[in-house]
Amino acid sequence: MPNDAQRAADAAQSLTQAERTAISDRAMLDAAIELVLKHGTEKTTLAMIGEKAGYSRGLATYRFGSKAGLYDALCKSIGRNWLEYLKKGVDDMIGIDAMCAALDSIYQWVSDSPNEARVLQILHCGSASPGSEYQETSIGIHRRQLSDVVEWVRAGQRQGQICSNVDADAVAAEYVAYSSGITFLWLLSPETFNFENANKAMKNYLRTSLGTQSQEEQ
Amino acid sequence: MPNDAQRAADAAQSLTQAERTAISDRAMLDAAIELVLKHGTEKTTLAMIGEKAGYSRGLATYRFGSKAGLYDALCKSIGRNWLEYLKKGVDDMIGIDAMCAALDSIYQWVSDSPNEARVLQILHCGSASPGSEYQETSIGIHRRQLSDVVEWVRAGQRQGQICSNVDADAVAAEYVAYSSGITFLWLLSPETFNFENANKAMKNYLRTSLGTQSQEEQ
DNA sequence: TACTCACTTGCTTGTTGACAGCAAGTATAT
DNA sequence: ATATACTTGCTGTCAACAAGCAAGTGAGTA
Repeated sequence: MPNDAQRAADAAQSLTQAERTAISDRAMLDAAIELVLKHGTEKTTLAMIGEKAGYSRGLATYRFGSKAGLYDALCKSIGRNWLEYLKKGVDDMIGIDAMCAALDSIYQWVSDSPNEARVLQILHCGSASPGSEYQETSIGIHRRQLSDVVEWVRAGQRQGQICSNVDADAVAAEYVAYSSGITFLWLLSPETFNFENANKAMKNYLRTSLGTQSQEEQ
Repeated sequence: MPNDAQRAADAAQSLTQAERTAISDRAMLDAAIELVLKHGTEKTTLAMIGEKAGYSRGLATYRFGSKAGLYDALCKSIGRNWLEYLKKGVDDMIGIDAMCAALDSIYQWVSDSPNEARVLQILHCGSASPGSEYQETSIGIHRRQLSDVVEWVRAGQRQGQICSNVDADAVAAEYVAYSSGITFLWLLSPETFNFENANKAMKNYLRTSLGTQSQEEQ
């Protein structure tokens, strides 16, 4: 019950309109995370979200317009957190170092914020369905990830760390596919898929196969 | 409108009960594929499926019990086709050859049967949501894929093609993650993610980094 | 073989409860 | 007083279920 904060603040009286919406917004997104984790996106209802957040059954619809609108907002919100987290982990690294650091960041994020990570993954999955109204949001996140990786590879090549024969676009696609895939599989069945171990294999690949000292490619 | 066959057969009179169910079953699964492709899993209704298949609005529920039951059946049906297709492509290969052949098979399947491939991917995505009633079906398919790959790697090691230092489980997880990921991303945005190119990078990796002639690992 | 009657199975139609989305209302801030 | 946050009443749609109809099946009788 995350209403405590809101109720306390209400009791302390007199919030600005902006504060009120910010608080109820946050409360509803938090409630949505918990509910989606527990029941999935389909069986979670807008009424449940509003009421769990400490408001009426109608507020979620009113605020986000529709169920898809709410999930879009949630996708953006968690997506922002994730990108920030990633940025901190990778910092100003480039090339193979950046790619390895990003893999570590994913694993850490998944360990640190399993709830957010799971829900983001669930939402990304949902966005794959035709007619999903937040598909563009999800594609945008992936597209950005892809272009980041392409840039890391190119920078690594300019610096001489990565072999110039390597096709940056292809390797970036491969890399993003791997990271999407391992996150998805971990979500689907954490017992079956060993995230950390797979990352080890991937990092090993990056270090042994992309470097300038290895034999020519393509 | 796939009812032609059924209607014709009806006119020709006198089908056994088993034939009738087989026909209506097939018709409904086919209808479901088309409808899921067009509207996604959520906006497709059981009534639409029954009617598109040439029957009443109630038949899909009656036959499959629930929406989840129908999607489970569909997942199993397409999953069987896919595994058969894969088996043909890989045949009795092992090691790196099997892994490369499987990547080609995925790409070919996705090109040959884009509808089935897309729908299977959509269903796998849906199964990631908590409380999904066909989650086990989806996990089973992935688990099987994983153990197949582990076996390919081990066989490759026994035969001396793959370096014995390689951690078969880790590489298999990495490989399955990649193939899940690239399929998912291709589904999400075929324009952004170049399936064939990424596969090229992956095959290059497998050949250059796993072999016995490359430097030691781990 | 030909007919019939009890029973099973495929399929349809009527209904219910739950939900998303909307519109009209109340309460709180400015 | 007026705009904005929020609630409540309502409607159409859908999944799920139950009751019924129709077509198939198989044993018993002649």
